[in-house]
Amino acid sequence: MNSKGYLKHIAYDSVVFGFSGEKLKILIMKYHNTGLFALPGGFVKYDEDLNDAVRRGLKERTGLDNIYLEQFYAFGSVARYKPEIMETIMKANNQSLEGYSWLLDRFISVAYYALINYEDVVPTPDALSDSCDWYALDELPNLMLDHADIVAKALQTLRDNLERKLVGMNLLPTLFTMKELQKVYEAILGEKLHRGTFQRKILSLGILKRHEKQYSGAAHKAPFLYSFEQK
Amino acid sequence: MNSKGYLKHIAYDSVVFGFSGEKLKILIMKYHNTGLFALPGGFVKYDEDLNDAVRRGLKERTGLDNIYLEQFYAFGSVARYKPEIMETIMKANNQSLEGYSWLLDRFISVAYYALINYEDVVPTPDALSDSCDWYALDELPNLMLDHADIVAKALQTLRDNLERKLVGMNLLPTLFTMKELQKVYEAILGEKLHRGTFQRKILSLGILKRHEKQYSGAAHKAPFLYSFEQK
DNA sequence: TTAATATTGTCGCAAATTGAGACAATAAGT
DNA sequence: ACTTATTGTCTCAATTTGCGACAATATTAA
Repeated sequence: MNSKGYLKHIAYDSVVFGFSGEKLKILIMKYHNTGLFALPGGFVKYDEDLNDAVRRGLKERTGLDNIYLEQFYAFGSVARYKPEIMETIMKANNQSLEGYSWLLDRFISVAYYALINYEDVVPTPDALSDSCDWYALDELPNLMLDHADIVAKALQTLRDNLERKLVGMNLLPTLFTMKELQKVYEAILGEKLHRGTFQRKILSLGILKRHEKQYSGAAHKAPFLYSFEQK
Repeated sequence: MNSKGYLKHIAYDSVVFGFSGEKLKILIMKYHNTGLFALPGGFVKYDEDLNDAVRRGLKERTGLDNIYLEQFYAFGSVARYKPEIMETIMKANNQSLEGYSWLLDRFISVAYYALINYEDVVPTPDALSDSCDWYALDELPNLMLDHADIVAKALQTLRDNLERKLVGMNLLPTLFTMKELQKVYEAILGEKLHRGTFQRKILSLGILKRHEKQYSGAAHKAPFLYSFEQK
């Protein structure tokens, strides 16, 4: 334990997925005066569950409780140990290293991904960072350390879990159209899906509840709205 | 860092699967004079990759290099912090706590599963343990801490990965029959599979190489032997 | 009012995959 | 030769999937 009550050598990083403009986006932080971009992360308090630490951090960054959260890998190579980077961040913030030398030590980072409804979130920077903003997956800035690897592995895991864990609906508002859901699946998988087949498949799962139609004002048939039926 | 050069608060545990007698088995250690059973685990050196630490430990426990290894979860609840258990183990070994107080601290454990050829292994205890032996999954002793949860999650992950990662053949010798491979799949999935369907499916993957027949001396047609075709 | 247009819900059909049994072809033992 | 257990493969039905088609809207334009 150190003076701040955090476990040494252990950090977490989170890949927070949202869906907007037909694209998958993630939250990226930018540190003051450094040009460094990073995933939102944090540390684990001495008397706190690892999972709770991540939820606490996500709550601060997004304002949301009860997020869909999945742990997917612990990154533990020696190559990711670059104390000079953390030193740069601290110095750029005029932060004394006094009492914070533990931050310059080696960390193993447990990575999580979260799925949230884009509209519900107000991204919030922390004390060390300028900004916390959404970036589309294909327009990410250069990320520090191995954070690009973490994002890649998060996306891969999300794809693998797509059908198995019925993950799609966590990225949408309570009510959504079939087309919107299909766009989410396409963004995650990175490929077009056949409309008829997709609709049939999803409906056959029996997990959607159909609501009244949505009149968009556009010159065509109005689609039904659906919600995710809780078991 | 501590006097032994290990990272504080970080451990790993491994679920080492082998296949014998038509059953899945795993390696379990028993600590001297305590009646405590545990998964093989260990710690990470200060200048060592997490994955390398696990391979090092597995090499000591099984004698094998180049093991099929998969990380599946980091267990980090506060509930698993029970210093009195580690103290019991140390005392039962007349080990002084001098310089080892870090062992009584809280640990987050990164769990891995390994798949190995049962016949290739001579289970080897370490300094603190009586024995390191195979136990069938349905005949496990009571495991300490949350190790039973770790085993359950390992099995679940193995099942989920079964087709996706073509995992079955790592549990068999180089040459094996189709029936043996089917038994492995059945043991992992916990259900019977249809013989014809299984054979057709596996062969259609195009990853098996067929060799000469195996004459078992039994009163029936001899099966072909197969090996896993490396890409 | 009627026609044009874009999009939706659903259906039909062919292709592919899966589940389950059947049958001929063995290796021994009797 | 006859019996028995097991293997490799096949067939056929049932199910799932890929893909296009069609009727049913909601709105705008004529």
